[in-house]
Amino acid sequence: MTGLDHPAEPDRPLGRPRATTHDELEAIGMDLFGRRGYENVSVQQIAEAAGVSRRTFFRYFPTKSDLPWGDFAQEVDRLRSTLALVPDQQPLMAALRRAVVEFNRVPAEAVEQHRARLGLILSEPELIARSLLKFQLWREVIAEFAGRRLGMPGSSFLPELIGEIALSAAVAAYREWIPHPSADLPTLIDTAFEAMTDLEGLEHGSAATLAQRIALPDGRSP
Amino acid sequence: MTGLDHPAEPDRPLGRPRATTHDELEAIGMDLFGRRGYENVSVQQIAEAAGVSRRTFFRYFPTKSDLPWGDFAQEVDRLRSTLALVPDQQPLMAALRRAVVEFNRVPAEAVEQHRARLGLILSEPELIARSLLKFQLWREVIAEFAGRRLGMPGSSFLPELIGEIALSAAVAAYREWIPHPSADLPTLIDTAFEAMTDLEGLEHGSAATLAQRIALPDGRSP
DNA sequence: ACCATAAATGACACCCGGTGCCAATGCAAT
DNA sequence: ATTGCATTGGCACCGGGTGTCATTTATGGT
Repeated sequence: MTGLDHPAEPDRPLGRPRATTHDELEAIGMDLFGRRGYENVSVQQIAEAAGVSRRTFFRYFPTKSDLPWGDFAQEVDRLRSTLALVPDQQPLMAALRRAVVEFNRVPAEAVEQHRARLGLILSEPELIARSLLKFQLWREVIAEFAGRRLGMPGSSFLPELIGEIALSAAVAAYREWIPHPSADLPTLIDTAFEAMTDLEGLEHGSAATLAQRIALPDGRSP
Repeated sequence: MTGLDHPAEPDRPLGRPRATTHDELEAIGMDLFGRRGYENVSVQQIAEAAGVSRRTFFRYFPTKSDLPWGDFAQEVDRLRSTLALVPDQQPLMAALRRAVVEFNRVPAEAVEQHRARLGLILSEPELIARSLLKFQLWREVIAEFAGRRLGMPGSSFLPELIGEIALSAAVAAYREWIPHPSADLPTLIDTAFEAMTDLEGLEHGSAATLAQRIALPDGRSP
């Protein structure tokens, strides 16, 4: 007995090696969706293209509609950590605004991929449907934060409402972004939050100036 | 030749009479869902209980998950008509608030049924998913109204954002209502809109007073 | 009475997403 | 070689949803 008898698996844990990966299936699937449309691609076809059985596909993804979401739970964790680090003196909505804006800033080389995902998710009915389930996690994180700040459970009315509203801002920005690729997503989200803070004052005039702001490509004011 | 030769079908248009109705299937289905849970009831079983074939069920409802929604398109039309009658001098958000509050006022005898629907829709994952598709119509109506008011297409950023936000308020209220049957739904919605108008000022103190307001059963202030 | 017409139903075959089950596979440690 | 183990593949099965076609049940005209 050496004391260090089992060498704590270097890279290969044990058993039969995997025939594919989460990422590979995702890449193949997204490619096929882009080419032929979501509904016209069956799980069978994705599996075949990956050289794997249909049954195996479902061991990597719970459903077909989970494919475009990547590891969304992990993304949500990122949001949670960001919010955990917000200093207490920062006002609630300002903090949320900053956090959500930053959460949606993706590295330049990943922008196209991100747009493809969002475009699919927001256009295909089955994926639109699925999105509400996915965003539920997201909302809970926001509500949890708001609850801490307001001194009440994250599940109570106001925190939940704030979660809904923050998600609204983000989704409205996503929808605007898809047909306007030249726009800057974080800026769109920031604008959405800004508009929300002055809903009462919204009439012909003020709306026009705001609308003009977001029309600037890239969003950096001159 | 009488000039009035074909008598414009009194009640029976022609052909084989229907074996069931939209409403009957809905009633039977909702009953079964309530008894055994949504997932544990197959379309087959609903059809059998209605004395009709499975194929026929799908001639009355496009999908199983449409069943709890009744004739939602018609409800949305009601909202549209309400908004069309709003006087122009009424501020945008105030008008929306009133319209959405009134839209959600149901006659006392229908409250329980309405609660059952909403409870199902907000708790069963498949129905949660479906809800986004359904509410899309709802949002479009709001966005269309906002667009008219702001002098821009209903499909532009701000109107869409306003649609999202109004829906958020309503949904947050629905979710609060389900576990608190004694609350008054229109009042909850009104409160949600009110809270949204002062998001910036939301901190410990103000939130507590608001939270207290909605805790009053029935919502009529003393 | 008889026949055309028309609308709705029912039966059947089929596709796809998703799941439970179990035997086969491929690698590592002994 | 043998054992242990995770993963895979195959298969049967369920439920939702659709396309197709013959059948049913009425009405209206002759």
